[in-house]
Amino acid sequence: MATDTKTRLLDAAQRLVQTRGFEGFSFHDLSAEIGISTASIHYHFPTKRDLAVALVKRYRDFLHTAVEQVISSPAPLAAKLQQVTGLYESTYDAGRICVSGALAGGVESLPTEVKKELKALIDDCVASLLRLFKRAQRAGELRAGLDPESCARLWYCTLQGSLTVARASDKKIFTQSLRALAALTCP
Amino acid sequence: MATDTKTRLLDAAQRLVQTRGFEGFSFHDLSAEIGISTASIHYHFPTKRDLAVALVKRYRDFLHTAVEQVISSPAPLAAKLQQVTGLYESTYDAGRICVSGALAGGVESLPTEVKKELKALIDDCVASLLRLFKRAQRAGELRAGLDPESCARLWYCTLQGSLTVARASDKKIFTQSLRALAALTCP
DNA sequence: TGCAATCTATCTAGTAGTAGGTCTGAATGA
DNA sequence: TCATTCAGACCTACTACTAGATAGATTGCA
Repeated sequence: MATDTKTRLLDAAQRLVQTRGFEGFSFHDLSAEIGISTASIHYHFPTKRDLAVALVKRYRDFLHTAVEQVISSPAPLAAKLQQVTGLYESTYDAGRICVSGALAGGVESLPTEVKKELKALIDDCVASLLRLFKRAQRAGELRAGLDPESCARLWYCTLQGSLTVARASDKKIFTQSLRALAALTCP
Repeated sequence: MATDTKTRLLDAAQRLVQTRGFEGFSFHDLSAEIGISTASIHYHFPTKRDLAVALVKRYRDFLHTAVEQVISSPAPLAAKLQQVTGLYESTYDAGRICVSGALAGGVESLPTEVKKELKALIDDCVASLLRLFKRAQRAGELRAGLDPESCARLWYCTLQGSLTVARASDKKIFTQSLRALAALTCP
């Protein structure tokens, strides 16, 4: 077997969440995709909630690693912002939106544990961006008058929003928004 | 009867969409809230798709009117942007997110007609913002180097994104993001 | 080493409950 | 009188989830 079943389940579930949302996919969908019965899925993840929690945790690790790698490079701020944008653009090109955007769209119908993990995912990503902008400010790469905290939050929301909106409208809305924001962020 | 059943159904469905998403509510939920049987709902809206299409159309009218009213006033750009932001902030305070954000979170599981209406909603709102920024540019109220089109898209995505993210995290992420964007937009 | 015990990962077949939707007919009110 | 509005009973398909069993691999130990 190429990869273990648990991983393949998480991969498939993540793709489904990123295209249809939490309520938009069923164990039957997973069963059809992976090739094991719906009952067998419960062997690996007792409930759908457990599956979602594992999925968000894993996605948080993935995003954390990816963003940290970008911000730890010696590149100038503008280049780093373009790399982060590229991370989200590749999600668009894969026909998906960010896990946090997909789940936040119907936040009230999520199990409590999943909501908690979702908030942790958001806070973690914003924290990474905050470090990026703090360093940039010290290096004089941040436009005067901008504080790093607002900047981190603004960037996260815009990345999130433009990716989600673009999937429902067209890609131009993503690229144009992010290019404009980048121009406003750097002096 | 205070208002007719069709309107009450749309009101309830809209609230449910704005908190749980399209797949997150059922005819049973509506039945419980309105006080008529699920079968009777089908009298007013033959299918869930019809209900969703009507809901998005009505929301588009609502948003169009609200935004147009703001941008047609003689106030300076900064004040207008604050008013538009207030429109979204009141949605947050009602415990909801924007209909477009809620639907876009699971766009692949939407019926085709609903997807079409969703795109129309987005495009219409961006078009209104575009008129706002074009006028502002002519009046010299737009920061130099900013083009109205990018600006309209950026604002829509950020409003959308920060409202959705704030509902899953906390309100501060909304207020801070929008304040920062407003400061960057006006010279 | 041989063999029994146990574990892993899966199956078939089912549960109760809910989904959206249909049909028939009874009130209601202009 | 007659269209509007709704309810009751129903349907089929699907939901997450469970029970019980099985084939094969791994382990413990005499």
